[in-house]
Amino acid sequence: MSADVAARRGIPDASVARLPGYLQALTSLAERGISSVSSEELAAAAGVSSAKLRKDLSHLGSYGVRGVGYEVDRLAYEISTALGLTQNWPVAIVGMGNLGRALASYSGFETRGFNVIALLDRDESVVGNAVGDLPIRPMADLGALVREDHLAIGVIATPADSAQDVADHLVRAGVRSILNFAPCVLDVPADVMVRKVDMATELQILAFHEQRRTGELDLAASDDVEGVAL
Amino acid sequence: MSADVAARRGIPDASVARLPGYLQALTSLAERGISSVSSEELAAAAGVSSAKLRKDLSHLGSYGVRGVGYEVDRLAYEISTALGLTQNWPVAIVGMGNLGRALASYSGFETRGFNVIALLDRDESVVGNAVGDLPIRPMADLGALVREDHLAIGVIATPADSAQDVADHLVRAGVRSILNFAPCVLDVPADVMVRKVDMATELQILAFHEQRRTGELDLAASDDVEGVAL
DNA sequence: TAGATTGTTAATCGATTAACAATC
DNA sequence: TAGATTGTTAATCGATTAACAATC
Repeated sequence: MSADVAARRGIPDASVARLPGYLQALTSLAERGISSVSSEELAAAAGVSSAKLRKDLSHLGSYGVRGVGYEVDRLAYEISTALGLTQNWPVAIVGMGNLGRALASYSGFETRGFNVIALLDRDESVVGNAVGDLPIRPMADLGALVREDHLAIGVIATPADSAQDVADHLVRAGVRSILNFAPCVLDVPADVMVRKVDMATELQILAFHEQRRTGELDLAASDDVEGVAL
Repeated sequence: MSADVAARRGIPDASVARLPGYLQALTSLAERGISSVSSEELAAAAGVSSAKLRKDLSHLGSYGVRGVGYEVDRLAYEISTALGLTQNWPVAIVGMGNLGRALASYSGFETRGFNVIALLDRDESVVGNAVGDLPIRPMADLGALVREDHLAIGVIATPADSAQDVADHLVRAGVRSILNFAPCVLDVPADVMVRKVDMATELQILAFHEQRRTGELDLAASDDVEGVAL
């Protein structure tokens, strides 16, 4: 099987999830005028081990030169291609509360392969207001966005209690990729892909480790007690 | 080894990462007045398989009743305890741009075990302004926040180019858990835990799958060609 | 050629899953 | 007791890692 076909067949999920990080590191290197990089250097810049990096890249094909390293521009191009970022994906953000407006103003989407083409809100009283250059549109516009503007990705930035309803709207309109910022599980058909970002969840994971850290002295003490009991 | 000790020793990372989701589902069940739940029902609510749920919970201890299920309040309490959420963790948010202000106004932190005690910004010209109830403070206040208010968790909501500098400030002040929203890798000492949330990365992962989906027809065609070539 | 670094192999590790004995 | 559901076991699967042959 050619590397090309291998790339399209099955890149492991864990590898796919790291490709954006490599791309980011490569972009940063390119901006600093660096044109060639070893797996060791790139891995350090991306915060992974070099073995993991080389294994991940091997799923894409063979774009390095033994004894030399990788050409920064070439590798960035190959990763972009693998991720499907040669086109700019149209994105709509639903829910124009604090978070939705912050996302609408975020420049990082535009520079990394996405084009925020529409902002929407269920609340008719905010429809018509503008956030930056874009007007807030009603949910009823979703169908036209999918048909006419090839909208493929929807971002849900509503409170949890309206997220499922918004997801239903998106799915009915034909959107099959959803990024969900609401702290809830969405029920969608099997062919719709949902990824979730939950800031409180991330903090809770940090809290678990922080607690464990500060609990170490207590733990040592209670282990002693147990030692006696046994 | 008692379940209690097992819980403190090693809960697998993958399990820890799912506990907040279970807690959320339990909270939602409790709000709807449901007091008892089976692993099958809770797993469905949290979007995982029941086998995975039971395995995860088994690392915490044995809090279910065979033939009956789990008491919602009890299990929520046990998960909260395991995650270290019996206390409210003081959090500071650094970077008062669009995202930082959105996070500062987000009520989800307060309800899920955290207390945003301070907002900071490197830019002296915005220091003194208020976001909601809290004033924006200078970076120099970090030391006092750690010492006097037991600040343990810092959230970085700055652009990528100032994130490392902010991380250095946090680490110097004694913060050892960081949630990073800036699209860059932070270089911190080994005992500092960093979790990263990158919205563009999430979209890129969605794009990969979306691209694969729309590319399926092409792929089938090229496979035919290859069949001939072989 | 000698030195360097990739791409791959094989071993290890951790996570998931299905099945079921334990037991309410 | 009979029915239901947990907690655990063992098998499987996927991801990580270290080492090194291939090769520039």
